[in-house]
Amino acid sequence: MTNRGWVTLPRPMPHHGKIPRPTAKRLSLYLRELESRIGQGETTISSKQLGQALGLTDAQVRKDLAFFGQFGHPGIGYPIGELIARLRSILGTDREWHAVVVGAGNIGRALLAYGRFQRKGFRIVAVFDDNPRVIGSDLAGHTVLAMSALPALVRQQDVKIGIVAVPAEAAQAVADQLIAAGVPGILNFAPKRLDVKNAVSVVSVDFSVALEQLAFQVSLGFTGSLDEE
Amino acid sequence: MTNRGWVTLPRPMPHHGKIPRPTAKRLSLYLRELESRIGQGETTISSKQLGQALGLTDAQVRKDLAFFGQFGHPGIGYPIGELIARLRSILGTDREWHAVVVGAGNIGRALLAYGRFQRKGFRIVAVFDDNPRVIGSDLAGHTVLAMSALPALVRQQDVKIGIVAVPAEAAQAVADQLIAAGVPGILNFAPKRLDVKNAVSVVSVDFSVALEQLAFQVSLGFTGSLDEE
DNA sequence: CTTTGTGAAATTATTCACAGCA
DNA sequence: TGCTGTGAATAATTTCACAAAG
Repeated sequence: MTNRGWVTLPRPMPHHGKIPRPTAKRLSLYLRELESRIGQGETTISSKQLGQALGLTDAQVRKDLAFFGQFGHPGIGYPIGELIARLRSILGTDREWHAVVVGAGNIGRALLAYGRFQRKGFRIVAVFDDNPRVIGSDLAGHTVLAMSALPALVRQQDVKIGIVAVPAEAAQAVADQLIAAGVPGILNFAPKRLDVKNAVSVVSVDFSVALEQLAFQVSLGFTGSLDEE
Repeated sequence: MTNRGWVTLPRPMPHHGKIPRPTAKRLSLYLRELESRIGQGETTISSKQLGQALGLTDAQVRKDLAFFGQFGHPGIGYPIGELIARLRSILGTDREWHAVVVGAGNIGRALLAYGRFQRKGFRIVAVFDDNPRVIGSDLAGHTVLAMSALPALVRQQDVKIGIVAVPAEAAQAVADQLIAAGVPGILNFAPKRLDVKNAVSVVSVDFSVALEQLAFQVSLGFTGSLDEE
């Protein structure tokens, strides 16, 4: 059974053992909004302001932030800079993560061109494919490598993230190879659930699912946003 | 306040007024698994099998499916074909949806090349951009149009989905133009919450958020999947 | 014996509401 | 006054567990 509901924080985090899953998902959203505001020169923010920007209640914001320390100031709000530093440290984006892309097709190509990865601390260090016609070709500055080169590269470059950008039929096999090579995190773009036997972390991004959710809402005439929860 | 928690089904759906939001999100996953199985020649499936494939309990699957009719057979399971037809009808993917892409950059390009959209019943009928240097150029068979042409095209082609594939700074303005043009659904790829004043439906896909979730889990040593709920 | 459909119970998440600080 | 932090209350969701059906 997949671990659900709670996420355990490592020891060095002061007296905050567990974070509910929905909270964990909102952390990125808080960070995004805070980064945008500090860029505008703002230095503090209240739970109400932050909630408003994200479509959440102020109480929700406070509860979420309370999970990892209390450094809001009554009557003032939260110091944006500190909050950003803390969120980055919790989310792990204060470190640099080496990633590999498997699959030199459309999605792989788009990911390599997508500058935002670098800015968030993720560095794509290699691209793999198992199609002999693609291996050796150049993709946005990377020579496409054969899958057989994966384990050595993962070891040498300390790769932590494997991005699965292959068709659904090949996705499970690729995931198995990534796991075998020792990659602890998988970002899955294939429209297929990956069975990772609880050995690694997986997050999936599926356009078709997103599109279906949207079609569903539109056909119901439902209005509002289904993305911030 | 954004509508949350319930989604109201239209009249012709027999005695099933409301579906909880988490259920609505799982519908796409059920459909995907069922389509894969019918392709293998299977004709029925039990809640236990379906749950196992998706990392859910059998009770959860049964509760979800019970929301839109009861056509499982005790001792047998659910007829896959019927279930697929019903899910497609509920999700709206038994119709064809016309979509436009706004933003002729990397993401826009990748979406046009991504064949899966067509297969799911979504047809991209036009691509827009506001950069004069891009307008008029060809993108995967589409001549990139100026934003000023949006309202007329939306009307003529009965466009139901607008795909926002522009940088965060431009996203809100693009959303406003789509809403003004009468597009009822927005798929947002910009890393920014869109304020749509409850006028339309929005679903967001954010790579950075996904990556941060993954980094978070990996740094916690959390294993398992955070995508099927 | 298997599997559905579903109330009832348990769990999880959100909102309320207010004491206390700036 | 404005705002945080947090128990208590409420609401939403999942799981249990079992009667009824194939």
